[in-house]
Amino acid sequence: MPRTKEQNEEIRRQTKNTILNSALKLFAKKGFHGTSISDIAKDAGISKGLAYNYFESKSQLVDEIFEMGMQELVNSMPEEDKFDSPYEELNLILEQIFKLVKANEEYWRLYFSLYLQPEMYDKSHEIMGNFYEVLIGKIEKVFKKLDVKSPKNEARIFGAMLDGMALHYFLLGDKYPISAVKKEIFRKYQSIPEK
Amino acid sequence: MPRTKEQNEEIRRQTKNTILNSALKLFAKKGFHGTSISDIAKDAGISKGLAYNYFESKSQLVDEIFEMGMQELVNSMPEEDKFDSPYEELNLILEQIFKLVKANEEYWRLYFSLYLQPEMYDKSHEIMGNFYEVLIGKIEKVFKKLDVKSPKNEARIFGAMLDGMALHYFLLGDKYPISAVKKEIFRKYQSIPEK
Amino acid sequence: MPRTKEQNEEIRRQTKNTILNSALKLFAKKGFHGTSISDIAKDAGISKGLAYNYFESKSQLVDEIFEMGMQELVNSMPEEDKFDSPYEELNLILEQIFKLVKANEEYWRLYFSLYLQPEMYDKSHEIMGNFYEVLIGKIEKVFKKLDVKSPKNEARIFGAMLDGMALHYFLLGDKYPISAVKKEIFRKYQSIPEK
Amino acid sequence: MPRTKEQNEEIRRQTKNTILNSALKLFAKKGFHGTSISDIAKDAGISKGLAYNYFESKSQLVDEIFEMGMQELVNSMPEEDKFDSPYEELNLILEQIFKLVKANEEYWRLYFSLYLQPEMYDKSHEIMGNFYEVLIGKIEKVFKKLDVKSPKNEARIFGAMLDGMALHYFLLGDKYPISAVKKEIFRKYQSIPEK
DNA sequence: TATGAATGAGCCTTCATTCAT
DNA sequence: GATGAATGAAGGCTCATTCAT
Repeated sequence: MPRTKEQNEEIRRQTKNTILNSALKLFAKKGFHGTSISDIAKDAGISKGLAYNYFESKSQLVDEIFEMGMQELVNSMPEEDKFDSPYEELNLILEQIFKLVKANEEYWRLYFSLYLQPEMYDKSHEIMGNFYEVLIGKIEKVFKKLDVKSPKNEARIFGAMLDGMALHYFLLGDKYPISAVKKEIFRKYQSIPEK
Repeated sequence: MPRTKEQNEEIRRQTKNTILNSALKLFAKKGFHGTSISDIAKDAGISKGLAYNYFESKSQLVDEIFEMGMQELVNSMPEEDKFDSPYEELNLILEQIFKLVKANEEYWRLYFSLYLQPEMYDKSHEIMGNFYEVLIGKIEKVFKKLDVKSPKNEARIFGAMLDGMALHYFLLGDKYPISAVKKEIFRKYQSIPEK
Repeated sequence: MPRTKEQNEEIRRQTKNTILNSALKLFAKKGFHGTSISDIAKDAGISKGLAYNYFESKSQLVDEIFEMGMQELVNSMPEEDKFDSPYEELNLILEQIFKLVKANEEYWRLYFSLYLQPEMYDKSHEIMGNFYEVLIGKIEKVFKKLDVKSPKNEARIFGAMLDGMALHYFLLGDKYPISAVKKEIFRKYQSIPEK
Repeated sequence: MPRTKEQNEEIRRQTKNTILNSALKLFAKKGFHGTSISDIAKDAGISKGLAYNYFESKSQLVDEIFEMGMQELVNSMPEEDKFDSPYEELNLILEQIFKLVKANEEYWRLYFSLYLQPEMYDKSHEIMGNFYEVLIGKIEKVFKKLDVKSPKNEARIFGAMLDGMALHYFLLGDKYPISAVKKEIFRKYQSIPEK
């Protein structure tokens, strides 16, 4: 008797996940071009051929890894409308992002690096475009509550500041005084940036 | 009649430069891994073998490209002590950076992307470390003149904001409203950020 | 209630046929090496595994396809001894062959191509050997009735001419003026070629 | 000092020829799909990579092999206008073709087989198209001298007969009585086929 | 100094075939 | 009888690097 559809789906779900995780880990550690499908298969404990049963190509693999990461980031964003004040909300967003980046340093580094590669040009514009708007939208809402003059642009600047910090952190490693900068930002946004 | 020592050195200097420029151009357009030594040699109008006479390896080539780029950036920074007011100086720094990035978009994208790749990890920390300190130092001086409370951290934040914007611009392409954001920043830093 | 032996056999017969037809269709369209077992299974609406329940290997599959095709050709030959004149019979054979090839162009192309591949060398000699003799025998009989001098050789030449035309048609496609050539042959064999 | 242009060209010419010959030999013996670039390189005594310095792809290799073969065939055709009679010329053409095919049996088998494969469809139509016209043209001229009624079509039939014989010979191997058939044809075309 | 033929390791990908269910 | 997940060998191709000239 063949396996039931459900059994197969479960198997596929699990195997796919194993592959995805191995790929993410290795890409992050050795870079996209530094990681071969062979490496991934070995790490995932499967045969090279099987990887292609789950992903059409190495490039599609990386695409799915991206979607996964983006999704995770969106999911980790704090729910709105359950804060005492917009300040608190802004602080939480900040805190959240810092935590997320700290916890998955290599992955963020990977994400940044991958989407800056010329061969990804078009794809990155498309994927990041949507994603960026969602995140900026969230921050914009907070600034609106704070009655800031140009909330959207203010949100963009805020976002740039955060990503810039992450970037510097990646580029400088432990030399970067991330805690000090973080504290400074908290202080800076304690009072409304501009009325 | 053999060439004089000086002639030989001049030839070497020129050839090396030709190679560096071809490499930079191609890396920027097709990515580091998307560009072969063959491509570079062809573009530079020399033989593959000769390239190895000037650079030990592809990886050393990329290193030298970096130094070149960083140097250029430092050189383009405005001279201090010739401004009427610190505001003006800050504006000029801003303007300068925007201009630089706009003019060499692909190269910056390349620089960012390369230094985020894991294989560059150690090297990037080292090179970027020095460079970062120089730039932040410049900005810090301005903030000091403005009598800002924590000028170094403020400078770090300012720098993060700029690089964050560049990053977003690279990731989003023309979807990113860079002019609007720029204007907002100018306005924001027209008055002292914090006393 | 389990199936009866007869039902099972009927199912097997049908499934096998489905597979054979899918294989034939795909081989003809994409070539033997261009068609995977996966392709065939998908087209036949069965699983890859099941195909191996019916055919030991891809190569055995192709063997059976051949036998099928050869059989079909033999079956389509006109019955002897019901013609008014040998001329009429020869014409009918000609007509029959032209029709057959035209109607199954891709298959003939496949047959020719497959049996010319070195890996088929021995097998093709064996299978085609018998088949050739049957066909030539038929034609020979007609030539005998026509009282031709060397009827067997004449039949061989006649057969070569037909297959040569088919070959040229396959190699040249619509550039080949098949109708004109056909007409010429009809005319040529209207009178006894040689007495 | 680098090699002179002439030296390089000579090297390339020789190496290319070595590869071409190894490829032809192996393709003929084991088929196109049965022969790997590795096989060819090993046989030619070079590295796998070098083969790609000379041929863009396996498929381009086979193309060049074809052109080579076709050229050879055309070159081997007897010069016109130096025969006492058209009969003699026709005989020589016949003789020539028989000799050529006999001498390079495997190659002709390869040629036929390759150009019947669906993946070659378009290319074969194009290449064979020109080639066919040249050959048929030659034969047509002879038939014209013989004052045959429809010389072009008669030439097509003659050509079909020849290729059909070759085909049968390939399909049947030594079972095919090629000498007998040949003799018959000679006899058949001793007198003008049709006035 | 300069050339480009040559190497060889390694990569992505395909696919016939097996086997647990 | 039937399924499709899994295997593993093999193949086409690329490219940094070397070296004879």
